[in-house]
Amino acid sequence: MDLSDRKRKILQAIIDEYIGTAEPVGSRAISKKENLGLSSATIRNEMADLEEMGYLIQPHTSSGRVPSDEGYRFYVNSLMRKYQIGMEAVAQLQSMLVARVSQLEKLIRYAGAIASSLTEYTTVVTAPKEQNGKIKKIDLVMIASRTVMLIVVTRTVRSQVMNIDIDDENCAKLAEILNKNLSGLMADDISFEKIQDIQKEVEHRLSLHPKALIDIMHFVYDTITEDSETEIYVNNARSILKYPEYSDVEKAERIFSFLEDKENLKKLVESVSGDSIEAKIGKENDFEILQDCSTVSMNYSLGDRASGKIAVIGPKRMNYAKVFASLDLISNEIDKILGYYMNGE
Amino acid sequence: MDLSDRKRKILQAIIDEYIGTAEPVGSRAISKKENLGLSSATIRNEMADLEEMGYLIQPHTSSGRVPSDEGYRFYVNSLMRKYQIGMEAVAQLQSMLVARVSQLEKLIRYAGAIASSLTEYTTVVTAPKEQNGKIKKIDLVMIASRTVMLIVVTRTVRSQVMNIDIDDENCAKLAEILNKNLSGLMADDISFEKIQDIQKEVEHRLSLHPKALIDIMHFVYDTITEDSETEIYVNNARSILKYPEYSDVEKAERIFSFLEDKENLKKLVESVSGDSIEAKIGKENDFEILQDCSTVSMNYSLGDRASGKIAVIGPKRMNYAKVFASLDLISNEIDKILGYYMNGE
DNA sequence: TGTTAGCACTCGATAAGTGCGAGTGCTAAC
DNA sequence: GTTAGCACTCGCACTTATCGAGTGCTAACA
Repeated sequence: MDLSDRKRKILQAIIDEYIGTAEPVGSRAISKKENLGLSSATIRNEMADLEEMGYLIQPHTSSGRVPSDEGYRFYVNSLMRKYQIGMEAVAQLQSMLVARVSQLEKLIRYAGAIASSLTEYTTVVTAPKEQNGKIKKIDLVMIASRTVMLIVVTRTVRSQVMNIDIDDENCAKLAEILNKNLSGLMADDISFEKIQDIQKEVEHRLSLHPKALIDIMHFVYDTITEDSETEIYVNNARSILKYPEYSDVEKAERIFSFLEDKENLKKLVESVSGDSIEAKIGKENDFEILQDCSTVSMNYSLGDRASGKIAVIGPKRMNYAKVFASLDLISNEIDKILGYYMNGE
Repeated sequence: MDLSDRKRKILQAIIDEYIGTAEPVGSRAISKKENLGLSSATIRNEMADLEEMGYLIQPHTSSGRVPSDEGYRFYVNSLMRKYQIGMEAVAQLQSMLVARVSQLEKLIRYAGAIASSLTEYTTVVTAPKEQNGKIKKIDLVMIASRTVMLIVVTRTVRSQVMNIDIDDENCAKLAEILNKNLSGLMADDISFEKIQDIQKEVEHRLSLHPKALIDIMHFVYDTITEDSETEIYVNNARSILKYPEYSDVEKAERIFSFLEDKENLKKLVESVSGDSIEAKIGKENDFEILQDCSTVSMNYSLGDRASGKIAVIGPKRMNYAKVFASLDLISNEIDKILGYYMNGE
């Protein structure tokens, strides 16, 4: 499957052109634009070869050629030139990140927003899920009669308002007991049995309605083991309407539907595994509906334990070089900035 | 501007029909469908009158009629029949609300989701902004070296991770000082000067880098006065692609653009003032881009202090009766459920 | 042997022409 | 006041014609 240098150049030129115009590329256009010193006839011959090899597709006899999934794949693997992101954009990115570094959860949202503004495609990001964080502190605060806020501090804060029949005094005692028993433990290590043990202790030391106690323990357990409810954010979904591939409203609607369903997005983003930036082109995507899109995604880490994913969704003729460069930049800048601000645990 | 009973009936029939079909309504259709016992010719005469009065518009000579903004307005004010929401939908709504009642912030998101699933239109909701909540407690928790989490508990929890040069001991003392000075106060009452006063006290009692101290105080001030960053959620935006009014992708894109800009949404939603459900039809909308949409919005309260807004955005030919009924239902159900679970402060 | 000019051919897209039918306004009869 | 009837309008869908970008192939050329 080795391609002659000339074929490579021609394929590259065709794909570059197609990425720009979204119109089938003819031989004349290539012979004129690129200075390969070849006539359109020669290019035509080469294009016929490239089509036979599976890199190009001719939508109809007598139309120009369009890259096939394999063509894009070859392009991404070996043809694509490095894209240089402008200094201003980099500077802007840096300042945005610096401004948000104190709020990890927000950082990630911004990373997604930045990615979509750099690339002009739709992005999907997941907030870094904190894996098994150590419980630093548990707090119970009465915020109204019969209303208590439970606060669990790990590296982040989870809180939940509970409507529970308890008074100030019992509330304070309970907080003390919870702290004594739970702080310092990993959230994942806390089993329902453990909670039941604590419940027994509480039962002995405090006077509470049994019902209230059970309720509280349920809340505590739920809050601690809460699945962090991996937050997912979609940015710039509307960009889909911009490219001619989706001028068909029906199609666009199906994509939007897909993007509004968090379950889909979760699956989409969870399938990213490796450390490097990865593209899935057309049929390489697992989802039927994305088969004429491409997705480019990566894992990035926020410090030692947390990690998040970011995916860019665009038409197959996306500007891969730019997207790769953008993700790379974001990942590096986040690393840099966190390396600077965080000193391990 | 009084309309004869017959004209009212005809106008109502036309609008009902148009809401259903999105196609200009002809005289024959009305004379057949409604059993008014009138021929199409008579209806035609009445329609000509209604057009002259400004309630109907004829897109082209020899096409059926379409309601004008004034027509819709009249319909909403005096013609619309009450819509009865199905029992199953009501039951479903109730169970969803019950399941979320312990988490106010989530309740609101669900209210929006429910509204859009009931009406099948796009909804915009704002989280209830807590106005001037009393500070119940302030906490500082070391979560790593040089990393402190500041937690401010009002009726909700605000937290912020600060990267600050401080040790365990100073951290605890600082928390104590902050609590002593700030808890019990209204968040809005805390001025920057007040924070500076505290800063002086801290300066005397603790040994901290002056830089770290200033940083901390900034964080504290920011976190407390944080504009609650009124969260805004958009649900079911894609429904816009469903109605023929927006089969033009360009138009749809402009709407999506609008919906992705939180600033717009804020303005949109803030303009809702009254207590009752209100419709803005076509040109009545303040935003250029919504001039061929209608919005129906309301304020709803979550208990005594918090209040949120919810707006439904749809085509002018929206099912107003259904939308009104849906919002009404949601508002009532929320009231009911909160009345049950909350017992004042 | 590789390259290129030339030419006949294909076929989608656009424009122009045509007929249909839903709907109208008006008039005259009931 | 209501309605049947009729001539008229005009958007829409459909057909047909034209155009042109692009192709494959052949033959000539370096």
